[in-house]
Amino acid sequence: MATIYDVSVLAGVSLATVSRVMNNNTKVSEKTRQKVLDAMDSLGYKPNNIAQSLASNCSNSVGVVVSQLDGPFYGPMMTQIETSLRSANKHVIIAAGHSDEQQEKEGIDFLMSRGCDALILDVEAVSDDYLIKLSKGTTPIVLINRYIEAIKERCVYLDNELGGYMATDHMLSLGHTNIAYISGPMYKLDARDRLRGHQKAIAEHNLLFDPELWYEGNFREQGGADAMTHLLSLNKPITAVVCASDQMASGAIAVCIERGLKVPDDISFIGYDNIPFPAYITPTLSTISNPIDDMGHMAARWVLKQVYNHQEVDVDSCFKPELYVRGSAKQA
Amino acid sequence: MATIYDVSVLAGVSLATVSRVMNNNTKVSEKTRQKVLDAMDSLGYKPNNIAQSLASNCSNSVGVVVSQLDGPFYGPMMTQIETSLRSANKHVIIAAGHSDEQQEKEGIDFLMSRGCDALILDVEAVSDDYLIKLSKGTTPIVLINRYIEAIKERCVYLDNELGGYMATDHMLSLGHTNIAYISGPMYKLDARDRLRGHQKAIAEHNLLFDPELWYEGNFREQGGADAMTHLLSLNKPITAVVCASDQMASGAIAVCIERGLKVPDDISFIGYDNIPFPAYITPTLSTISNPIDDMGHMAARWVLKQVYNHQEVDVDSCFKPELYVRGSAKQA
DNA sequence: CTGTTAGCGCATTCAG
DNA sequence: CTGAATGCGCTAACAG
Repeated sequence: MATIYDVSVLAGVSLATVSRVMNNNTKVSEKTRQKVLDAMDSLGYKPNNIAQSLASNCSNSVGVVVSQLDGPFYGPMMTQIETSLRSANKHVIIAAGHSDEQQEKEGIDFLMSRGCDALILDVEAVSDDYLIKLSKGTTPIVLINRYIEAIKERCVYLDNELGGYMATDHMLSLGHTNIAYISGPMYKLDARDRLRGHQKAIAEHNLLFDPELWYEGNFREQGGADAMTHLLSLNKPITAVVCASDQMASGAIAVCIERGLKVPDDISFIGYDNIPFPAYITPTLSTISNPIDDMGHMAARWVLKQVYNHQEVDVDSCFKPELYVRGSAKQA
Repeated sequence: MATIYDVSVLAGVSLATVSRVMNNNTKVSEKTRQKVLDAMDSLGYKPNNIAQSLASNCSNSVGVVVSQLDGPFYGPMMTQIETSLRSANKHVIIAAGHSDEQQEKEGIDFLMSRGCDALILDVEAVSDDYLIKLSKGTTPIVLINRYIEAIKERCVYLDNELGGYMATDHMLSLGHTNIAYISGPMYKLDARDRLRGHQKAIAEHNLLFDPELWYEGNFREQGGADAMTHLLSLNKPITAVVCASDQMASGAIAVCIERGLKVPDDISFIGYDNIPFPAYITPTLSTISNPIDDMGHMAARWVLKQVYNHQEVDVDSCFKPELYVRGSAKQA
């Protein structure tokens, strides 16, 4: 691999001059600049990023910690982050936190020791206090999918309570009153927020929240199937089910169809997340959007603006869910 | 951030000694080792990876180029890669190639200039020759989902022709003879291989491959829907459809159901990939497995073994597809 | 505008 | 077993 030194010799200039044309932040005469450029390309010179990082104390890489890399969410989110950042010539280094406090912290340490210029975190197991403390360190952080009042200017999040409210409100407005709710695991903030929205909608319509009609799932298909099996065993007159994720809704619907129930004729469903797949099944799934990709994009923009001083980008961090009416819910 | 120098002063030893205990490849007396460890710990010392990389010419990071980060495949694959590598204390740096030659090459250059110790590539737009040349360079590469004879020891792949054969053979063995085929885009190798397998099965049963019953899709839901719409418009007595991806199968089934056709009573389907979602829809989708996650895992093991000299791991690179019989296909 | 000179934090000779 | 010295490839003052 050719080094900056080889280039300087071939071009007949000093080492510093070569560095200058690379970073073109200082004036270099057009003539010498061209000499250098020619030398670079006849040597096939590629700068060594590692050395640049060490010397400049800027690694041009940003670390991303997500709960998991698979599933319908993180892919689109990572796509946005990678695209935005790479077009600005920044690297993306990833680590999975697996919703485990220990692993999330390890991932963060890992990325910091790698000299990341900033961290984008979609973490759910570490505490607010830990993150607040972290935000006071030297490596800037931005949070996706989490709202912490004390550092709200670093949060990119979805109003999940509103989303939960909207889902249930949709069923209510269709005339349903016996509405079951399949929630995500309660240790997750977004699951709690969505449930709160559900309860709020119920209360606003002067109905009583029946804990028996609430089942704690796990956001996955199987959890939805288990939940539905349980709800059906109650022998209650349920006419609508609000699910805190599209995956759970799919699992739940599958159970109903297996038992000979017609969706939406016998029982209505609404999901949450608006992942691509359920838009293609029968019935098509009504849902609430969870623009996780847009949030990834926004987090990347935040980093570009706050860390790399790209003044031109705007950052807006609170996202509002939207209702997508499709075929899985009908008038009661 | 404390440096190795700070540690050496506190421990009352030389810089080199500290370095030695970190890398513990040279003998250090237990007493001094303990002094150093204590010093590290009271300073909260974390080695600077960047500096280590520059000095050792080993970045402990491996680059991964995938076509896309979203969709049902790359997530699970990335999960395996990240998990395997991180447990060996290696970093994963990602770049998306977007199935575009220019972008794939840029991604590769990008990762090489970052000093990656090895590259894991799931690329489809660059040529075999380019990859063969690349494999002769200084940065080791391993290919996922691609078989190139000249560098087969660097390939981790699925026998797609066999998979295509198995899918169609399943329909044939159920007695179907009017079988349509919805393929992936022909510029993709796996799409071509699967089609070849289909044709082989057809031929083996002394049937004729009817080009009219073959539609080139795009591997996505919408492509399957478009394909089915076209096939139905032919007014041919099709009783079974083999799809080169589960996503296309889902799109195609949706169209059938919309038109009042019963699956599998009126028409049978089989997909390819065995992605999680269609196992939860109605009817559950029969399919051929595409163990992309296992392949990711294997590629990571290859790197560990070949690049980082972990002798204990075994590498086996040719994966065989498996048939998953579920509810979308029945006797003709 | 350009060259000289120090480091960045660490691994690695080479002596001792 | 340990310390001193050198350099990885590059950036960033500082002079000129």
